[in-house]
Amino acid sequence: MHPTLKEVFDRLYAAYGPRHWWPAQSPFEVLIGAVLVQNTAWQNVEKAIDRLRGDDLLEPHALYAVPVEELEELIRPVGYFRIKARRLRNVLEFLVDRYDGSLEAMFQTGLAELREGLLQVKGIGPETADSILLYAGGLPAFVVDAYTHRVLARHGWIGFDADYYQIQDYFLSGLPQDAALFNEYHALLVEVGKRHCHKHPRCEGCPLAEMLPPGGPFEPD
DNA sequence: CACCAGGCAAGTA
DNA sequence: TACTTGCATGGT
Repeated sequence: MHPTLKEVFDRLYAAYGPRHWWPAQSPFEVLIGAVLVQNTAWQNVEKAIDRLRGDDLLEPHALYAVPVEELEELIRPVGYFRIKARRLRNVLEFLVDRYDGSLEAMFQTGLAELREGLLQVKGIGPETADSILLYAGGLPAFVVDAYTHRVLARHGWIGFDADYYQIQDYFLSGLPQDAALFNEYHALLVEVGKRHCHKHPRCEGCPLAEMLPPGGPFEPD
């Protein structure tokens, strides 16, 4: 019998406590960090954001005024810097043209409608959109990432072949629609995934170890 | 040295 | 629709 999602949350929260995500100083930093961190270590993103901060570019109109070639060089440490510079400009265009650069105005749009708009921006997929909605906007969008997939599949709670929306629905149908809960839950899944899923293939010392199925963790294909 | 990290879009069949 | 490939730096 699977544990409930609340039982999993309580176990993780007891082990790790509040994670204080997202690591950023403003909603705008969350927005650009969400693009820069795609398939990239956060450590690299910090270098890029520090460089933008040094040039006072952590503001929508200022950053949108930077030519794409200059933006590429500023964000080079994140990797994929050419495509990500263009993705940043795409989302800045969306923000400036439709909301005059105001995140507050952007988040006046309801969750579902804003999510649809964000997904029209080239370079914003489901995870990036939900990260922006939840961690920049405080809206109840559950963020699914590689850690989420790995932790759930290893316990057999979902299949390894489950897609983004199957995993997201697993949470949305089993939890109250509470942004603070979604915020903490995702951050806790990242923490347990980082600490255990790679370093300890048999889940030694993991706070979720006793929630494993008989025979131990499932393995990918 | 190889391998991976808080994805996404474009190309192919 | 369902795979596959390109994108790229920095840490282990």
